[in-house]
Amino acid sequence: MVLNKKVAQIFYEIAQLLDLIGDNPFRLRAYERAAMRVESMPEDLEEYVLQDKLEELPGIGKDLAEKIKEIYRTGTLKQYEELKQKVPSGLLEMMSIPGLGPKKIKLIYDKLGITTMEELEKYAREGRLRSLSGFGPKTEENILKGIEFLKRSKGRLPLGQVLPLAIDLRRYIEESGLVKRVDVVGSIRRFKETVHDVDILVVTDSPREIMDRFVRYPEVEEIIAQGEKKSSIIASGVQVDLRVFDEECYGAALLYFTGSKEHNIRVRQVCIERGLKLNEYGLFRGEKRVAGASEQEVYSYLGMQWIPPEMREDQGEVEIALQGQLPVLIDLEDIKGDLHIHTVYSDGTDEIETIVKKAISLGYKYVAITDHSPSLAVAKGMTVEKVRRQAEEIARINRRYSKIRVLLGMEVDILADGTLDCPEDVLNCLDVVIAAVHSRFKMGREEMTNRIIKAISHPKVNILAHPTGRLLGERDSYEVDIERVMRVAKEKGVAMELNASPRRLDINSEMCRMAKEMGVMVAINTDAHSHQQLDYMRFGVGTARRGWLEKKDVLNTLESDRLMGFLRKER
DNA sequence: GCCGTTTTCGGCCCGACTGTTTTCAGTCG
Repeated sequence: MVLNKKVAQIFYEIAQLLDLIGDNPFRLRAYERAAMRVESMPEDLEEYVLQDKLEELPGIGKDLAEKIKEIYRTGTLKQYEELKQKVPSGLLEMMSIPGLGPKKIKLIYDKLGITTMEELEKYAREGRLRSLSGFGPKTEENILKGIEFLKRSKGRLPLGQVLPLAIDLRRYIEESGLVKRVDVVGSIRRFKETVHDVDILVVTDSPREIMDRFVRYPEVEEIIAQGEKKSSIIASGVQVDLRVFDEECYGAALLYFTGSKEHNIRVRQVCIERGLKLNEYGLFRGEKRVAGASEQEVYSYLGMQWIPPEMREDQGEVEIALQGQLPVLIDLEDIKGDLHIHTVYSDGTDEIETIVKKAISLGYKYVAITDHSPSLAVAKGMTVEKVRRQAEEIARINRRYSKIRVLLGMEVDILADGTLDCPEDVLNCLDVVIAAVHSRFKMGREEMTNRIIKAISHPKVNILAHPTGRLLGERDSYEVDIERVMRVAKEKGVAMELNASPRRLDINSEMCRMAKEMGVMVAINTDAHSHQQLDYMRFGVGTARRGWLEKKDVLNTLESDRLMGFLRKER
């Protein structure tokens, strides 16, 4: 997996370097696409090198395959090193300043010899950039603002952090009473795990008034642009774009601004094959608009099924929609319970009964209480005595509440040697056993894979929790061969968790697809530490939908008795 | 640099906004 990251990083950088020296833009797109491909695939690129099948990957041809092999052999790429010699590294940094692109950066470098951010900032502040053609006082101001924004912003943010802002903005716009429709689109609608801006579309008869209201949103920090059709602000450190459209083209606009860019390009290719043109104002044959009021209308005119936003990543969904073979994705309503929840018995904040009441309100048929095993002292792990008390309390609750079945479980630590941090006799009285790595993250790939495989091979283990251990934007996954782990999981009747906490989303959507293809069950669990966090389920379901999962692929869509069968490993 | 039911060359998505310019280039999504 190290190779995937390395190749992606080098290819992304090459794309930027080529951009800076004004190379063929399509060549640079090819590098970007290849980088995106290897970055998002769950399989190890090394396998593709060893089996000499790199060219099977879409977007990777003869040349790029050779370059990947060179990176595999030597750890770097001659062409890349040479490019870096030619272009000062400070120019690459400048590429991330919003509003500043390759052409202007090249000019700044060629004419003024500026090579670092600091120099650039100094020149802009002193008004010394305006001597360049195409530069004026406003450009200098925007460069300064851009640098300022860069210093403040943290790049892509977890969806869970941005979604509340998006929801509040939608409410704020709706409350104006001026809009007929309002939708949050972009990567948020696609439920991408991290987002870097918020895109909102509206239908309105009073565009000027709605834009005025928009830029006066209480959290606004800066107004970047304000027009009748489009305005942009920075709010809570995030860029928010608002666009106004007419009703007759609203579907085309939704499609266009939901993206992804790659999906749009693919759909446009289909249009071209049919002699049609698609933009945000509709689907056109010549001058005539033939569709556009709804997404449904556009897709169906092209002979395709409507594609759920979460699938729109150009990962084969367009071809399948053309054949009418799209999977029926799992819905939040399909979820019948939550199998990973903490209470006051370890590091949770709520009593079991509070959790159970919340679960009932969500319409769940079952819920598993899974506090930490003893070795996780920081999380006040369970002792044998505490398990006994918990079992008694759960029995009492089960007698009191007939609508729901409360299961006794435990999140058992996988120790460094792959053994479970729980005595056998305790394991034997649990309904659900979740195994998880919480220590020694820096272990080598081979050792970590063996450690996890040993743990899930224990006959009592039902679910592998947060299988890669990543924390979005905080901590990388540990090194593990997830494909090998899944093969064993399949064989042993163990489910892979899709941890729905927005900090984790682990396994990710690509791994969900891998699990589905391998026939491994996925359990979507919230890992809630309070009753409110049971609502994290929607992040998990969104990620599962991005991984093309259907109801049948997800453990906690099963009815109670069939779930118990799985947990007892009845075949 | 990739790719092929307009195949081995010649395409590769397309429009809005800004700031500069005096008709458009650069940047963005």
